[in-house]
Amino acid sequence: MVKRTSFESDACPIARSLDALGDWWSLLIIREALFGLRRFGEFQSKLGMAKNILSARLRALVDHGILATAPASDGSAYQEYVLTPKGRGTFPILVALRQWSEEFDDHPEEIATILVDREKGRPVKKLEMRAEDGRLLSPADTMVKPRPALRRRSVG
Amino acid sequence: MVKRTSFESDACPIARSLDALGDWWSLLIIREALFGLRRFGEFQSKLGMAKNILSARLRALVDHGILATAPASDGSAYQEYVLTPKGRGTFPILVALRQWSEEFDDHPEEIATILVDREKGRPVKKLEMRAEDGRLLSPADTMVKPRPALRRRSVG
DNA sequence: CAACTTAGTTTCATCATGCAACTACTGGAG
DNA sequence: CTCCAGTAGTTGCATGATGAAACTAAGTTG
Repeated sequence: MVKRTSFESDACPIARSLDALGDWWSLLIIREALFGLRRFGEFQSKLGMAKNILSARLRALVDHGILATAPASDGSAYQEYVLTPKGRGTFPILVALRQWSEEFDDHPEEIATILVDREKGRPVKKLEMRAEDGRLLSPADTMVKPRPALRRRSVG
Repeated sequence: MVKRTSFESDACPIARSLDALGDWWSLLIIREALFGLRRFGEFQSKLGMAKNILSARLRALVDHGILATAPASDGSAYQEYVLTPKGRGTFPILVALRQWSEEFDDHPEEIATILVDREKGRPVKKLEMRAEDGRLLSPADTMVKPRPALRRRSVG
């Protein structure tokens, strides 16, 4: 089959994330949702994407538990799409993408916005990886280990 | 045209990142490259993807300055694909994706690996967002600001 | 140089994407 | 109640992207 090779059953957590977030529009929809958008029409006009694709993506995000449909909010009888905790949990991913672009983009002058902390208005610090005890880690300081089979439970 | 709507000229840094990293395989190729893979055949057999797609993705990643082709390394006259600094800079993105999956996946028992710090063998701490002065920030503590037009330079 | 491996490219069927047009429902004016 | 405009989606169709397998070409081994 050609079906875009779902990574759903892959054991790698990165692949599993990509299965939910990895297509063209999903992360941008989530970005707008984090920014406060909720209605179909808002997403559609802000992102300028085709409505059928938006419809399919919203449904997929709802199926993945990233968005949920809420019945109303502004009185109208229409539907809204709001982020679940799982959806809000993608924030570090978006920040990482943003910071990567800010640091490495070939045309940084074309980037229109910066992420700042609301209180001081100063740029957010770069994400950093730390050990449990707080030591700063570089990629080389880390490794991937098989998961310790969390507590026997028909784990074969 | 249907050409998958390039985000290259979008002013949003997230969209710009996705333009380079946003397709199905790119981040997985980068993950394997961070893990040490370098050769076409290694990627192909490890990821199990079609060779034409791998070929196209590698070329795109090279064009984006994420990978570079190096002439050799193990003596053979073949080519290698090695990460550039820009490519290694994607590490936080991969960590963020991994941690999101670890925290929110519906079937966490299927995740086979964990990321640990090499020295202690303990899981890496969750990425956290901090202000310049070190305050821990939640999404709500941040906002997006227009970029301050970095220092006049034919900026219109 | 014959056999095998590595690194791709080509071919072809199928799926996904994107635009435009169409349908369904809501709410308000008359 | 009906007409009209706006919102929310679905359907149809052309085209491009994807994937499996076959094919090509160069490197390497014997």
